[in-house]
Amino acid sequence: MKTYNHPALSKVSLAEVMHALSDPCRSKIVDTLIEAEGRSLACNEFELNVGKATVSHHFEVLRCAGLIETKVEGTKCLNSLRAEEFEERFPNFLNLLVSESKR
Amino acid sequence: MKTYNHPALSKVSLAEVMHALSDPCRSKIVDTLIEAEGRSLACNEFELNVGKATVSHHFEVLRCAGLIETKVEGTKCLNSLRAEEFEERFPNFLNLLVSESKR
DNA sequence: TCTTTATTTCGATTTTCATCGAACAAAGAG
DNA sequence: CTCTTTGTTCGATGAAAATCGAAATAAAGA
Repeated sequence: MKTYNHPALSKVSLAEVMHALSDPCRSKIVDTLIEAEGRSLACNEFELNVGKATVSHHFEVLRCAGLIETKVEGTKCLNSLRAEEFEERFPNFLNLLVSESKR
Repeated sequence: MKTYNHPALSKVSLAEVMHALSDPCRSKIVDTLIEAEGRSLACNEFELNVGKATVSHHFEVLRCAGLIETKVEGTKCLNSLRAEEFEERFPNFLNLLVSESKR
């Protein structure tokens, strides 16, 4: 079974996070997870108009940036925001995303 | 005389800002300006190991992202942070940069 | 006016990155 | 065991972005 790498937030740089979120697909993934309010979503539950190889790639970038956590559940994998940890490492960052998504 | 375009912060998206700051040269420029505490610096006062054409390009990206302001003074041009406006548009964002620069 | 200084613009090159299709892997259903 | 579902990996492709050198611009000072 595939295991994912989830870096400690202390190892993640702000630059990495910025890069991760400067792509429209990836910021949409994060926005969707914020709206999901803690619930986990499978990779195919996001409305991204790109192929599955690309989707897989974007999830990897977000994982490496410490933004999301992925768990395997049967044939699918469930993604959730690392909200509390992320907030501790980068205070108020997620709030900026929330504010931005409603304009 | 060259005139620069400084967009209203309301026209700037968070994605633009993230992209601007995900480059190491550009984040160094901003860090240097933060340390300068309001003072303006000429383009050649930043220790970037790239050619001057590239430097010019990076300043343009930062201007378009609403992060800096450029004024012509004689033969040089002086750059400063648009700190207050930026803080109003993206609260606490600059603090994240400050925290990140001291780790 | 000529020279120096500081930066921009242009065109070309290189690097990085998003994207895709095809092949592969793992788990569940029948 | 076979088929389906879900996602990953690989290799290739194209687009975007960083970089550079050279030429252009513009102001200041000799």
